[in-house]
Amino acid sequence: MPVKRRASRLSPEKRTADILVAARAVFAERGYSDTVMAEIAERAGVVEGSIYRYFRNKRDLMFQMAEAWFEALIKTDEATLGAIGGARNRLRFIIHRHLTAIHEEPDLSRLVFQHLRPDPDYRETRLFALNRAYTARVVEVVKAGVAAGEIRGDVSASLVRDVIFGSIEHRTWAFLRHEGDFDIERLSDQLVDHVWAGLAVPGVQADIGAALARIEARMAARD
Amino acid sequence: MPVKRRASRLSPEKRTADILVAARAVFAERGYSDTVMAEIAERAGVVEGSIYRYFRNKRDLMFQMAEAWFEALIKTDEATLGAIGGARNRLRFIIHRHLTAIHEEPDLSRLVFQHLRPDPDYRETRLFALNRAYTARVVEVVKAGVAAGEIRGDVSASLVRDVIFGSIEHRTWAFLRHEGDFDIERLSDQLVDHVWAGLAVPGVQADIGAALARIEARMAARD
Amino acid sequence: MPVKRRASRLSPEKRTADILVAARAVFAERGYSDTVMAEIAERAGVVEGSIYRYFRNKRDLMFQMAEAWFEALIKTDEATLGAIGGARNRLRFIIHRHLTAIHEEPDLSRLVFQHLRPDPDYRETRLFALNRAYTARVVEVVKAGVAAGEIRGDVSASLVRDVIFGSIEHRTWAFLRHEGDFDIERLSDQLVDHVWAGLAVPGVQADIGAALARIEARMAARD
Amino acid sequence: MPVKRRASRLSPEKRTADILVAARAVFAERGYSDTVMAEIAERAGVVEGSIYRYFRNKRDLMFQMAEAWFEALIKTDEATLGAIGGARNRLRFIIHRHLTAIHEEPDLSRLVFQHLRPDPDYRETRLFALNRAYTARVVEVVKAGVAAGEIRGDVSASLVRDVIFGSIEHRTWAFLRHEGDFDIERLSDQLVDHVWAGLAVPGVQADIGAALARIEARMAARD
DNA sequence: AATGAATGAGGATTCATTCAT
DNA sequence: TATGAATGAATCCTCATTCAT
Repeated sequence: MPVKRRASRLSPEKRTADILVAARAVFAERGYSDTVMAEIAERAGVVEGSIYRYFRNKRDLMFQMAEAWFEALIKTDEATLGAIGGARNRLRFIIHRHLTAIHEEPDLSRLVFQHLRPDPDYRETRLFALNRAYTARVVEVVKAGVAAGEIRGDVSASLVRDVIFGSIEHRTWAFLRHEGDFDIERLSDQLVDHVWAGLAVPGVQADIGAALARIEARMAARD
Repeated sequence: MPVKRRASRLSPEKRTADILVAARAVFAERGYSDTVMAEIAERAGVVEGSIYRYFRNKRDLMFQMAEAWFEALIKTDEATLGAIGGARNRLRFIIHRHLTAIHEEPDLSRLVFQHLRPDPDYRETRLFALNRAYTARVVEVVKAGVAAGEIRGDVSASLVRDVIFGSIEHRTWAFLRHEGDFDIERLSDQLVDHVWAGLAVPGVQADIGAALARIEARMAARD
Repeated sequence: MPVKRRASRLSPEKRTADILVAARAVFAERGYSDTVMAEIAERAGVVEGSIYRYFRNKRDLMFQMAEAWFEALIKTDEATLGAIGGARNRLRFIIHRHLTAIHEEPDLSRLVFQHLRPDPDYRETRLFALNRAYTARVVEVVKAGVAAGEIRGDVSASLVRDVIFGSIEHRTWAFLRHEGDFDIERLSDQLVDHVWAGLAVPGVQADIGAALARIEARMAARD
Repeated sequence: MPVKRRASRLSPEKRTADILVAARAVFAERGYSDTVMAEIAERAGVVEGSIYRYFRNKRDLMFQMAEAWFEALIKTDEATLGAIGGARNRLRFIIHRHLTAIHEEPDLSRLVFQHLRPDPDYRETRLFALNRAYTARVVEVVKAGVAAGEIRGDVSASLVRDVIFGSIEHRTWAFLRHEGDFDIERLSDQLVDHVWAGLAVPGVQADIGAALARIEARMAARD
């Protein structure tokens, strides 16, 4: 008579967490297509069927895994960012933080870029919301900088956001393909220098520039 | 009794081209994973097996298709770019060209971003070489601009390249997911403005000049 | 509207056995290359995919099937062989047993000779181990016969093994190709007669022979 | 305008020979199933279609190749065998010759054992006829030996044939799987000793005669 | 006689997901 | 709630052979 091994009954939370941990490891190692549910189950110490009690399907599991990762990533940032003064410093912190995340988890980062973000329903996911909050910090910093007179008033904050995150991604693709490495500090400096050059109020000319900007704004409003 | 139709013997060039055209359509419609070789074959008017005379496998077909597309994309640019004077105008042309390509072929663009570029062997492909040449034009323009005194000497040309292409990608991801649209002209202007702000030799003249140019453009638009 | 029939959940043992039975029939009928997994699945009353839960692949299935067959073949022999006295009788039993097996399962026999034994990894398989034990019985009998003074002492037991099994195979190839038949009893007698002629102690001349053998050994030692 | 390369028009004999040479190499390297007609064509310097002008199909090509090999193998033997006196010496020559062939062309040998001989139509092939003649020499030698009083009269010549070739095959299977090696001389001696033991006319004369013959051979070797 | 493009059937294997126990 | 056997569709790729040029 075969011995029935009944898995110890864990709390759903613990079970979910175990699966997420296993999923994270496997997805990172293999990418989406080459990840097999059976391997996740094995590593999590459950059977395949059990995964489907907690996650709708493979895609859902990947999303929840990425969300959990991302959430942990963001958690500590708020406090830190609050403690930093000056738009430039704050931008550098955000850039540095993002570069660090990519550097530490290149495979998960690539997974997000390659399989999560292009998903047709990405916009409906929690990951999208999380990421939106994540990148919105740039927008907030820029707007605060404008208000504080540190940054030119005619700057599009959302464009700055796209410039920052887009540049970083483009710059790090080779690394994400496991080709070479990059220097977080150096790249942070380069990027913030470059971005700031396009943002900073150019000194005494600021007045003339501001006046012209106002004229332009009025004309735009008439269109 | 089915009629045995033996396909007319075409030149390899013609046959290859037919397959590439079919492949382009199907890959664009379905993406990589959901593309079935049988459908490509059918649309190309050949049997599945025939595709494998010309292309090693599905992945190879996708790469060659993308290369053909990209090559055609670039071909006309050289002459045009040569006819444009001034670093700013040239950058705008490159940005505008890239935005246009994405706008016209969003599905192929996404395919490249999602499946070609992340490929571990991407660096060994011809597509990589083509893309390198494509993006290198920014580097050249920046260097020439520096030499001509239009652009600050302490600018990293390769960073400018990554800023431009990265920003565009980040900005257009929603569109690539078929969410909304973007205005090529407006985005070109925004981007070139922003980038140029970080490149231009500082000075009151430059800023005022740019602002006046914009005002003039607006007024012209009203007429 | 087709009825969705979900196969009853059987014990792995039963399911494995079912598949092995089906595989044995199909492999015997069609040979290796012409055997289609789909047919095995159908006869076993499962879906193709289910086979792969129990067997790594087609080759593995063939090996396990052959092993199961061979194991059953051997099982009853030990007791019988133990009950037979005299080297000659024991050799006849082994020969007779082998001829019977070939006669009863010519197709499986050919499968083993043609596809299992030539396999580069044959030596690592369980079938090899089983077969080794199977043929080793000749070696044991010969050695026991030598010890008992029934068989000449200068006989290579492993050579006798190869002579017996090799002769049988060579003799039965036509039958395995479905050409004609052979008489188990007659062939057993012929073979055992012939083999025994080469093994038996030739009586009184043994002394002279032994003396000459010693001379030769001495001379050989000098070379 | 593409250059039309028309293969130099060779004589059919030369063309056939080229293909056979190429086929021999490829079949030996890859075995039957893994041999691709395209590779044979390439090595022979022809296109695939041309092979089918000279050979009905892949199987036919393999058979003709094996026949050509075998024919060349046998050619020189007749004269040599005719020059050897004594049944024992003649048997040793045949055994030695067969072992040498296997040793020199293990892959072709395995091909014959694995794919040619088990063929249902083997009996209708020329290879069968050639092989029959090849092995029939043992029968002839045995019969002549009986007539000359060297060999017992109650021996089945065809059984001796099967014993010899079967033993050799069984003994060399490991080598054919590329496991280890064997010593042609030693194995020849062992086999002929063993076989002869079962054939020789019993009696003190025979044993003494044989022993003396061996002693003489050894002594001759020292000179 | 040579070419080599085209054929086209063939078939093993994978794996996310379901559901009876 | 957990199990894990069963599903079964899905598909890429191979390659001997043919035949129009």
